[in-house]
Amino acid sequence: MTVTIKDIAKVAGVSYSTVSKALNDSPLVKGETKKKVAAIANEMGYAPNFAAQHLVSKKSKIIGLIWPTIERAVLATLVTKISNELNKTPYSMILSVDPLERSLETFKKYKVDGAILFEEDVNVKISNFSPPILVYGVSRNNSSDYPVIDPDHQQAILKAVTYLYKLGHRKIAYIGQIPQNDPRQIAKYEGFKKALKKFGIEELNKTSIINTEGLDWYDGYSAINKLLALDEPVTAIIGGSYDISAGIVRGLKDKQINIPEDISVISYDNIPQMENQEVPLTSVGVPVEQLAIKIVHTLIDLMENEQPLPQVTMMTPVLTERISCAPIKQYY
Amino acid sequence: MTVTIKDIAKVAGVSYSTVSKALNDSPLVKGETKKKVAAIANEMGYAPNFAAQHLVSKKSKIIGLIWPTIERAVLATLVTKISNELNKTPYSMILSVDPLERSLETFKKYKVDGAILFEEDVNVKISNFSPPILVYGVSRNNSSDYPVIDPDHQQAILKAVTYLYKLGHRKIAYIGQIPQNDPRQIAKYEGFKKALKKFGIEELNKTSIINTEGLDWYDGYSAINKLLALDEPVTAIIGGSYDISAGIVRGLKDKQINIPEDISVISYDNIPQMENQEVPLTSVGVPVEQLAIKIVHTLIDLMENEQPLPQVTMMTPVLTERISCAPIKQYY
DNA sequence: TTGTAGGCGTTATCAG
DNA sequence: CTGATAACGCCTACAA
Repeated sequence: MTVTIKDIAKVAGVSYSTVSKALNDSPLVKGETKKKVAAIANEMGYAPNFAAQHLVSKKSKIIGLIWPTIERAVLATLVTKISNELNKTPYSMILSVDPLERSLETFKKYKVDGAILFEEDVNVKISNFSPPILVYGVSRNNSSDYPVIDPDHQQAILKAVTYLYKLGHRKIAYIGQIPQNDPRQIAKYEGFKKALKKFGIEELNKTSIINTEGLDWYDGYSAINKLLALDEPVTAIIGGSYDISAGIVRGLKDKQINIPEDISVISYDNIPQMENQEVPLTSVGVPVEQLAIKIVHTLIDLMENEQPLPQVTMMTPVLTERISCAPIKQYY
Repeated sequence: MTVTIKDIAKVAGVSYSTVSKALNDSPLVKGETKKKVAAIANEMGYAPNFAAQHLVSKKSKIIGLIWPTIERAVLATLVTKISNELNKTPYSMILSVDPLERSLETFKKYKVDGAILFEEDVNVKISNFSPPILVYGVSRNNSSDYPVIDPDHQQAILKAVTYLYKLGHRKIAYIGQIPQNDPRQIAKYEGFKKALKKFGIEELNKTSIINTEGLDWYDGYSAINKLLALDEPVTAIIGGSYDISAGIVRGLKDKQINIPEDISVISYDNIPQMENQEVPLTSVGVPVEQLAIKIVHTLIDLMENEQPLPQVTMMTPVLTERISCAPIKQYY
């Protein structure tokens, strides 16, 4: 038997509507009464019944998030951060690991007030799902019907190159996956090329872009061999993802190459885990906390105000200095 | 405006209580009527309102699952499979990424009918949470107050050794983490030692247990060097986890050692991803699907029957043959 | 400032 | 077989 507002009402000696108001901090109730009711409620271990609240308010205060099957560290972290951020609001989150359509079906039954999708899912057409939808990461696919939050990959890599350039680096390698069909990876790659051009060092780096097969640690690890075979060795490396960079660090270590003394390393993906690498890695990217905050509050805005928000929001990346980069001595 | 049974009733020309019964396949409604109602409901895009159902039935049909922060491939897979399995039942799942207490708080508000916990969380004492709780993986900690489902790690390794022994292998290495405080890893280690003894090959393998620092790919990868430094080379390796084995495969490949021609490899963790390794790995462990099924249905039993089930259920591991093991030729 | 009454969408009970 | 009607826990006018 869970305790309801009626139970509280009996104990408090007031009507249950008063209890309801008191608990909702309504101005229609004396402060004194509020305190008393709150105390009793607390003591009795009262927890509001979401189902009942939902039924009457027509608001579920739930947002649905589709858990992408691809389990990269960044996304797992992002999901966690989103949940944490949501905990500071009246909203809760349900995670669905099903494919898009099935997930939306579930969301409909729960009458979620809004939903968050990841890029991967958005290609399917979404039919009769009315709550607001927010999409993370498809700025390239500008045909999206929904507001989009997207980190600015190009700018991130530009910041990385700028940072290295200012430290005196001129020979800089990019180790990352460059597939035809992944706009995010392509954006990083393009960002790198543009940055080289901006600083007038493209000629120097004709051969220092290494296209890995995938995004895994081994891709970074094995790229080190190719890198070392270069005629002119680089003094700095930009890793295209967390996992790739983890492999790079190991690869260099196995060759007795020290970071940052012998070579500087910057990783894409600005997540706390970078700190835990053998060498804490300086990294660029939009910090996941910021992403999470932006995503959550944009969605809440969408749900509560229905204002047409800017269609796509590019998030500004940040370079977080750790200890994997050093200046080039000879340039001093 | 979402469609309710009343809307359907109007269109169908029956009372809404009849609609309710029809939709629930009650024997109190003519088959004909049922069909008609179902057709209309479907056409109108009707989805039942969980909140309302919950309110009247006192059953939320939701189970809560606390998402362990430790993100190993196996657990991610397990969570997904559990969700898939739950989809075949009337139950839904909410995932919480919060710490135990906060998660339970949320679960209470949603009035979940049951909850699933992972080993990591269970040490905290749980107060005033009434729905049944099922714990995955703490058989060692027999002080658990809740029913436990646990894979039999020891037996898994025993099966691996047996399999290799029958193939003619006598020099077998175990590469895994052996920490003081992780009962699962210790169980595997103990299982290995017992198995060696059973087959009378402990003396042969005095030095072929490699205690890795961690459970990551690099731990497996770098263990290969130590392994190769052994006086008497082994003909088979058992990897203690999915990630470790992934590292082992890469490590061997880098040394031009072929699997299974030059060396046989078996991995712990029986998950589908084993198939995707460069060399599809023969593996031992309770298949995640089976675990998921067991977990889900045990919990459902718990929720619906309240029968006191056996306190701890050890799941029998299975060896899944792929192509990473070969017989020793000279024994033929 | 507090209490009363109606209703949210659904199921269950009991008449028809 | 079908249709009213009460009830689930809560919120919100509206009345007192």
